[in-house]
Amino acid sequence: MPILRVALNVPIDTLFDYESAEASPSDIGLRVCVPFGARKLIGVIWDVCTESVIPVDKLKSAIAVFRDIQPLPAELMALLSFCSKYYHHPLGMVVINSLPVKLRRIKPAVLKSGIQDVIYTLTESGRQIDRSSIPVRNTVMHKLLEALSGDTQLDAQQVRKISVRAAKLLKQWTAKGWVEEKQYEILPDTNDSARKIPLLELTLEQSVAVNSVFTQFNQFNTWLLHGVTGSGKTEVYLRLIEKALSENKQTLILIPEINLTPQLEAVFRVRFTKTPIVSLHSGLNDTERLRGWLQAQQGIARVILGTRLAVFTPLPDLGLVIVDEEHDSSFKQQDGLRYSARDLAVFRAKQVQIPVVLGSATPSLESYHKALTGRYHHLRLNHRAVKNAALPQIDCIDIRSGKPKTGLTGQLIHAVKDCLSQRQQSLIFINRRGYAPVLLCRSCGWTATCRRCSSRLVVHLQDKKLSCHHCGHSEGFPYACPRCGDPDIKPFGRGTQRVEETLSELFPAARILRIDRDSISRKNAWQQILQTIHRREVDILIGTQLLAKGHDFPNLALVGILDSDLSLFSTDFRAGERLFAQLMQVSGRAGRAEIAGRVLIQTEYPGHPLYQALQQHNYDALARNILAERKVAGFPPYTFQALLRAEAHSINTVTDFLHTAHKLARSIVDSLKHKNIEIFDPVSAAMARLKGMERAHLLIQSGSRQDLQFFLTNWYRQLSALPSSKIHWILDVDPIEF
DNA sequence: AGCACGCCGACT
DNA sequence: GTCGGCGTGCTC
Repeated sequence: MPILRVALNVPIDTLFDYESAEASPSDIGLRVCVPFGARKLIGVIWDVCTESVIPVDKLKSAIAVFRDIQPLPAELMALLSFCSKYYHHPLGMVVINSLPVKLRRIKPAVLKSGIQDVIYTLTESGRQIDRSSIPVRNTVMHKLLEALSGDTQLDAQQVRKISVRAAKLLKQWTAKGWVEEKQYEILPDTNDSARKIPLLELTLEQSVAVNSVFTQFNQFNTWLLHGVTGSGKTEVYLRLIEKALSENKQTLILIPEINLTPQLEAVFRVRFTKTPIVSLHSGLNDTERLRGWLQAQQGIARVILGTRLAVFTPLPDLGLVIVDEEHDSSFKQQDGLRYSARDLAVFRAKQVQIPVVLGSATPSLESYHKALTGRYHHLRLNHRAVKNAALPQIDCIDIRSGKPKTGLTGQLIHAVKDCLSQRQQSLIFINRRGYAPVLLCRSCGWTATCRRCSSRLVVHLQDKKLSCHHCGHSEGFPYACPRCGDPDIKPFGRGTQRVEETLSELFPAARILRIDRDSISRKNAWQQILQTIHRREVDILIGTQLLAKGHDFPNLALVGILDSDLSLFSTDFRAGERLFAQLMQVSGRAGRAEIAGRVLIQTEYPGHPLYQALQQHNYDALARNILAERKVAGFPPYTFQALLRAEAHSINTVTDFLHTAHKLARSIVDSLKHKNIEIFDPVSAAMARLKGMERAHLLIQSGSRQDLQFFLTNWYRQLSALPSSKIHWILDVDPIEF
C-alpha cells in the first residue's frame, strides 16, 4: 500500500508516515487529514513512497486527502524545506504556518463567491451619467463613479474599501445597465500601453538602472537599487514590472509596513489598470487572504504586493522579485519561525533564475557589503527625480551649553515659527510615544516599573495611565511614591504627547497633529490622516517612526529631530545603522516638491560621525566607517551569527538550560574538523523579563556560514532531545535584535 | 504543541 | 473512597 509522508504542525522536526490506498505521487503537495495520537490533524503530503522505516503495525491510515485546491508547487515546497533547514525550525510548522488560515482547518476551503473576483466596469450608458444629477450628499455614489471613471475596473476588495453600501449600489447599477459585471480575464499580455497617464520621463540614472536589469532579465541576479529619498525608485519598479508583465510573468513585491500597502497599491492600480493585482497583508480577513493566495497560485494575479508573509505565496509564473526598503527590520519575523523575508526572496529568485531587486535609500550593511564585494549589482540613484527638488539642508543644534527646559531649543522654535508664517508644514520627530518615559520620585529616586517586564512604565497623561510598551499592561497613577511615601512624584523626560503640549502652548493658533501608535487607533484612520496632511489642514506634525516611512508630504519644509542621541551609545551594535537609516528617512520627508527642505537635529554630539555623515547626505562614508568597525570587532556582515533564545518562568531554569546547551556546543565544536565556531557565554536578553518570562540567550558566531549551519544542525538535534517541559527555546539564525 | 497516563493531596 | 493537580512522555 502506498505510504504518505506528511508534514504536520507539531514541534518535532520529522515527517509522519501514513498508509493510504488511494494515494499517488501526483498527490504530493495536497493537504491531508490524519489521526495523530488522540486527535486529528491537517498536514501536507510531502512525499508518496512504498516503504517506511516505521514498523507496519504502528502505521495508521490517512483519513482523507483534500483535493479542493491545487497541490503546492514543487518550488514552494523546496522553499519551505530550505526555510526549515536554514532556520532550524520543524518542517511541518513551517509548512502549515505558511498557509492561509483557511487552509489550516480540517475541512475543504470554500469561497462562496469563487476564486476569481468579479470585476465591474462602466458601460457606455454608465459613462453618460450626469454626475451633477446625483445629490452632493450621496457620497458613496460619487466615490463609486469617481473610482470607475477612466476605464478602471474595480474588484470586490476595492469596492468594499469604498463603502459597505457600494456593493449593493453596484448591483442596482448593473440592473440599470450602467455597470458591467464580469470575471477577471487572464490576459496573456497586458498591453497597458494604451494608458491615459503619460509616462514620466526617466532620469539618466533611472534609465541606466532599468536597462541594466533589462539586459539580464531572464537570469538570476541580485540588484541593489540604492537611491536617495525622492530619487524615483518606484518608477524603476514600475518599468521593471511592466517588462515582467509583457513577458507574461508574475511579480512579487515585498514591502515593510501595512501603512504603505494602500499607497503603493494605488500607484500600481493607476499604472496597470487591466492587470490583476493582489495585495496580501495582515489587514485582510481570512477569506480575503485565501482568495489572494489562490489567485496567485493559479496565475490569475500577476502582481502580488505584500508584507513579509507574502514571500510564501505560490507563484507559478514568477519572473521578478522586488523588496522595497530592504533594510527594514520588519522583514525579519520576531517570533516563532524567525525568518528574513528579504533573504528568502533572494532564495526564490535564485530558485527560478530571475532577477531580484532590493531597493533602499539606506541599504542594510549586509546588502551594501555584498554590493561592494560584487555579490550584488549596485545600481545608484544619487539625484532626486523631481526637477528642482534638492536634498534638504541638515544642521545640528548643539544643546550642550544649555538644555532647554521645554525640550525645544530657541532655534527650533524659531524655525517652526518661520514655517507657520510661510504657511508651510513642519514635523517634529521624537521616537518615543506617551507623555514621558519615566515617572520619578523626587526624594528617593523610585521609578514606576512594569510587574511583568524589566521595563519602566510610560506616563500617558491623557488617559491618566502608566503603561508598559512591551506587554501592554497599564495601571493608574499612584498618589504618592510607593517606596517612601513622598507625594512629589513627577514625569521625567519627554514623549510625543508632552511635545504636543509644549507646542500647543507655544503656538496656540497652529493646527497640531500627533501621529503615533496611540493616536492611530482605528483601522482606516491612517488614510484619513494622510489626506488631512495633503489638504494642508495641519501645520505641525509630531510623530514617531510611524511618520518616517516612505510617505510623501509635498508641503513639508522643516523636520526637527529630538532626543536621538540615546541610540548613539546603545549596546546593540546595529543601533547606529538603524538610527542613521531612520534619520535619513525622516529627513527625506522634507523638501520633496518645490519647497526647500530643512532638517534640525538637537544633539549633544554635533561632531559625531553619524550626524556628520547625515549632514553631508553621505551614506557611503558612514557605511564604510561602520563596516570597518565591524570587521575589526568580528561582527556581521564579516561573521555569521545564530542566537539560542531561551525563556522560562524561573531564571534558574533558563540559566540551567543555557549552561547545558553551552556544554553541548562545546563538545560538538571539539569534535569538529573546522573549529572556527565561537561560543559565547549565556547572557540575559536586553529585555531580561518580558510578559512575566525570564529571558536569556547564547550567541554562536562563525566566519563560515556553512560551518555554522553544520554546527547548528548537530546542536539543534541534541537540544531537541533535552527535557523541555519548563523551558521555551528557539534558534534565531541571523538575529537582528538581542 | 496537545493529550493521555500516572501518581499524590483535599473534598463529598 | 474519588476528583483533579500538573510532571512526564509520546505522537507515524
